[in-house]
This record gives sequence, C-alpha cells and structure tokens, in this order.
Amino acid sequence: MSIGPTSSAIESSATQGAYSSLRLLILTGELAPGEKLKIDNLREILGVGAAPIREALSLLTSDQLVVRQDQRGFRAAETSVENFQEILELRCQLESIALRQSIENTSEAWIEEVVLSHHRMTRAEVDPKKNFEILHKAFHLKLIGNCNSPVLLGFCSQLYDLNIRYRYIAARAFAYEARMVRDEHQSIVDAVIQSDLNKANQLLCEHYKTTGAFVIKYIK
Amino acid sequence: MSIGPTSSAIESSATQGAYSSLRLLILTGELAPGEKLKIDNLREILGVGAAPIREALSLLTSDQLVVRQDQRGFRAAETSVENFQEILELRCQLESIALRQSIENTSEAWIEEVVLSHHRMTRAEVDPKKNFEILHKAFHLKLIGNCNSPVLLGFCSQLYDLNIRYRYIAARAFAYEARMVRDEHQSIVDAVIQSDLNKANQLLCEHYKTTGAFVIKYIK
DNA sequence: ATGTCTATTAAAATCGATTTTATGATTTAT
DNA sequence: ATAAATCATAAAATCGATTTTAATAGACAT
Repeated sequence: MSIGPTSSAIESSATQGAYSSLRLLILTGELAPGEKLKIDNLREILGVGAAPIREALSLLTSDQLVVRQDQRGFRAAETSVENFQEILELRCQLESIALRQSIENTSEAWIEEVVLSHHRMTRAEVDPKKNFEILHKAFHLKLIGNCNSPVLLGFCSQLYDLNIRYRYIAARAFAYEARMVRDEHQSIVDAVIQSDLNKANQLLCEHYKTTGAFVIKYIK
Repeated sequence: MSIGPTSSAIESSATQGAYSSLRLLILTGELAPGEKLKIDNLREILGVGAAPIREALSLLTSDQLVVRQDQRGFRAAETSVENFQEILELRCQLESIALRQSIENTSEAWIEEVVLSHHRMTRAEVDPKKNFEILHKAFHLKLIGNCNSPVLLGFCSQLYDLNIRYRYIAARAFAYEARMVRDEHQSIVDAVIQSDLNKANQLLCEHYKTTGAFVIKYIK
C-alpha cells in the first residue's frame, strides 16, 4: 500500500494506525509467520475497536503479509524457502526491467536524487537516530524510480517488504552485515551515473542474491 | 485477491459477497472510474451493513480497483491512457517471464491443461450459457501457470483484471472482436505445444497489443 | 478403541447507533 | 470583492452489542 512504514508519524485514523502497527509487527516477525491474528487480542494490543483492525488486516491481505480465511479469520502469512527464493528471483527480474527503463529515461535531476538518497542512507549507518531501514528502502526505490511505471514500482515496493521480512525473521536485528554492502551500494550508484545498464543491473541482482544467500540459511 | 469473479457462486460471507459484487461493478464500468463510493449508497444497493462494505473496499484497494483517501472515503480508481499503456506493457513483460518459465518447465500434464482450457474457452464463444470472460481469463492464466511462481501469477492476474476493465469501459459489450482473436489463441497454443518460446512470446504480446490498440481509441 | 453425533465454548462476522471529520454555504471583516 | 471564519450538513469512521459460525470436548453407539 504505502511506500514506507510510518510508525513515528501521527496516524490520521485508527485504521491507518492499526495498519502501520500491524505491518511493522509482521515485517519484524513479532507476529510470527502463520500466527493466528485474533481480533480481540489485537483490539487489546492496539486499543481500537474491531472494525479498524479488520480493515487494516484486509489491507495487509493485498500486501501478502496477511492471509484471510473466510469465516475463520486472519493469520500472518507463512514463510518458506520457496517463497523467499521466489521473492528474490522476482525482485531481480522486475527491478531489472524498472532499472533499465529508469536508465533509458535518465536525467540529471534523477541522478542527483539517487546520489542524495544514497548519501542519506550512508549517513544513517553511523547515526542511530536516523532510521536506516526506511532510507535503505527509499534508496532502492529511487534507483528504479525513474522508470515512469507506478504499477511496476508498486510491485517492487511490495516485494521489497516481503524480502525485508525474511531479513528480520532470519536474524532479528543481526548487525546488518557491515560486509561490503556499503561498497555494493556505491558501485551501483556509479554504474547508474554512467548509464551503464548492464553493469548496474548485474550489480543490483548480485547485491540481492548475496544478501539472500546469507538470509536463506536462517529461515525457519 | 481471488482468481476469477464468482458472481454466480453462493457467497459464504457478506464481505465476500460485497467484494465480488463491487469488483464486478467496477470492472464492467457500472461504477465509473473516479466515482465516489459512498458507504450508505452501497449499503442500500448491496443490502449489507457498513462493516462488510468497508472491508470489501479495503480488499479492492490492493487490487488497484479502488482508491482510499483517509478520512475521505473510497472511490473507484481513475483510468487514463497512460495507465492503460502501462498495464499493457507490464502484462507483456511479466507474462513473458512467466511464459518462459512455464515452457522451460513444460510437461505433458500442463500442455493438456492448456489445450483443455483453450477448448473450453472456444466452446463458450458459441454457447452463451457459458461465461466466456471467465474461461478466457482461465486460459490466459493457464498459459503462464506452469512457471512455479505464485506471486508472479498473482501480479499477472491483477494486471489481467485491470486490462479487462479497460475493455469493458472502452466499449460496454462490444462484440468481442470476431476478429482473428480466435486464430491468435490457437497459434499461441501451437507454439506452446512445440515449446517454441520466442514464437509463443511474440504471439502473446502481439495479441495483447493488437487488442490494446483497438481499446485505446475508446478510452475516456 | 474408533468413529459419529451433540453440546458447549470461543471467535468471527455483522449490525445499528454514536462520534468524528470533511465539505459547502453563509457570514463577517478587511 | 476577496479572504478568513463560522456554522450546518453529509459522510466517514468507529464503537459496543448481537448474531452467526467454527472449533472443542464429551457422550454415545458400534
């Protein structure tokens, strides 16, 4: 639905608040995969009535984070190695498409935005006050955000969330690999600036798959 | 959400019934693009309370058929030439991926299912008791259904619906082009049977774009 | 023991009423 | 005459209570 989690923002409605909260709880694995989501429990936890909660859960259904069984309520979507691999593969394929189009439409303005969001993300790595995760997502979406295809971007955003959920679940708060993730991001930005599609594409997919190979060991 | 419209099925819950009904009303354009969807109106039309309707609308939001404005209710998603072209392009790109994978995984069983669903669709063209639209969708999903990627299939299904909505809106009940659509379908099946990926791919995309060129003249 | 039926409980689904919020009209002030 | 403020109305959002449905345990028969 929305691009980023807005846990800190003032929520304009009970439904919106429940949506954000539940989304975060599921993404981070506090509500575990497959867990039954009882309305009454959530009512207590979130302090709102049944209606907003049911609406929020319905919204999360389309995000594939919640599964609805008619007359039998809701539960958090299951996870599996197969699903994770599918997500990974799809991200590579769809983001390749979006990245290609973005580079084909390249412009100074867009490149500057990429550089900027990369900078902000980098800064957040050392400043714990900033929320790195949000900026990381923003960076990756910006990278493919010049493709002029909002529906495609929506799919990519959804896949990003599904993917990050596995990262959280695989290792709750594992020190997000000091690894060479930083270098990988920089290389991608460089390739984009040079409009080198093949290189950018290859680097991006490798970036995903390397992280994926790490995560996959910890699923279940 | 679900694969096909199930207007004729006995609905197991008010929410499910409202979802199916509203989905159909929007797909066929009876609820026009951009139209405000007032809860009380819909309550009367569908004869259920506010809660199921709001839930159904929330579900439709993820299908991109409904747009939700916080505190300002719901409305049917807008249409535009740009959106239509985007849908068309995405269908070609995503279905290409799914079709390739399907053919790579080809099996006798799958080919037989393709042939069968093609046959059923063909029969429905002459028998008005059968619902051609449902079988048409089933055929196209079956064609890409051997790709072993349920998430991708979900995206394709969603794009199919968004696309068919334009067909309905462009010409309510235009005689679904006696044209060479029939031949086009047959050619695709033949290419699939022969595992000729490039040909199948090309035919499928042409099929979409030819129809698209027809529809686009009637948007708005 | 195993399976089927019934009674009980827990939860989901839904409704009707209430509260909150936006919208549009009317007024007031500049 | 335009802009800001107030009020009235219509609609959305939400709540608490009720109804419906599924899950569970226990009784009974085979």
